[in-house]
Amino acid sequence: MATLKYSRQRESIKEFLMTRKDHPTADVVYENMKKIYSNISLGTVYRNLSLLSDIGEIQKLSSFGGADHFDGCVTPHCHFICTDCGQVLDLETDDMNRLMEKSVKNFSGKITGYDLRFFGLCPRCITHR
Amino acid sequence: MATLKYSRQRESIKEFLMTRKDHPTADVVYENMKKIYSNISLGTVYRNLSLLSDIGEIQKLSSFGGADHFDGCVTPHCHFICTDCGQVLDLETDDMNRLMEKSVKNFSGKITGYDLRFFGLCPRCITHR
DNA sequence: TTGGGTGCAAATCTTTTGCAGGTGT
DNA sequence: ACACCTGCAAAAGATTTGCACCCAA
Repeated sequence: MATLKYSRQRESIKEFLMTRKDHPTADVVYENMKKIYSNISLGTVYRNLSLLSDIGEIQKLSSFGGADHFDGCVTPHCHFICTDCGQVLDLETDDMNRLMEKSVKNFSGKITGYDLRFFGLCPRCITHR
Repeated sequence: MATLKYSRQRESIKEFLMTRKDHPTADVVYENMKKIYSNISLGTVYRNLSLLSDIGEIQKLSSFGGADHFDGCVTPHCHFICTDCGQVLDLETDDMNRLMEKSVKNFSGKITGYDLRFFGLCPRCITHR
């Protein structure tokens, strides 16, 4: 495995993600990084997002129909996706780890993790109806 | 909303999905449809998969990293994705509907559904290690 | 007859990758 | 110096869309 070397770009990307409560796509990260590094490339953003999520410093939220979203928060939590506006929100829940393990029946594989997403209307979209 | 009109292609696509226990991608559906309609187009397959999932006759499983998968079974059930071979399996679980609703805290939006996925090694990939 | 459905091909969107030069250690 | 990292641009993969023709109702 390759040795990790410091890079300003990577540091900034990680910092940026940790300050955001929404869950930006690669493109949004790119637009924001351009404010700091005017000629950073989209490829670099993708490479670093992918690298950071590989080493577990950020979380990649795969496709809700469009582009992937990235989450600077790696402690386990669930997400809510608004079916109207597409917004991705964090959700507070009881701890579900034990629940999850116990509820699976008749499976001889090995479960190492899970991903739970809720769908519906976010507070704002409910109001607008 | 447009009136739905019969189409042989759509019927076949739905039938095909219902006979499959795995969760084929659009491309796999396309390859199999070509056996029946030698010059069916990929666009038609995508249009119908999208239409069928809009009206709730099939289920679209968005991106596990690659192409979307489609499930002819619409009764609620969880999925397992093998992190080694990428296979998607159905999983038997306790009924989780009530569990899910109860576990969410402090959320003022409206939850209408959820999607639960487990990750790990499938039985076959465990053996090969 | 009319509006949805189809095949075909081009376009779009997202993400990955090859390459030559730059930079951290 | 060596290996990783970057910008750039091209490529790749998945899905959507415009168009002219076809077919179910």
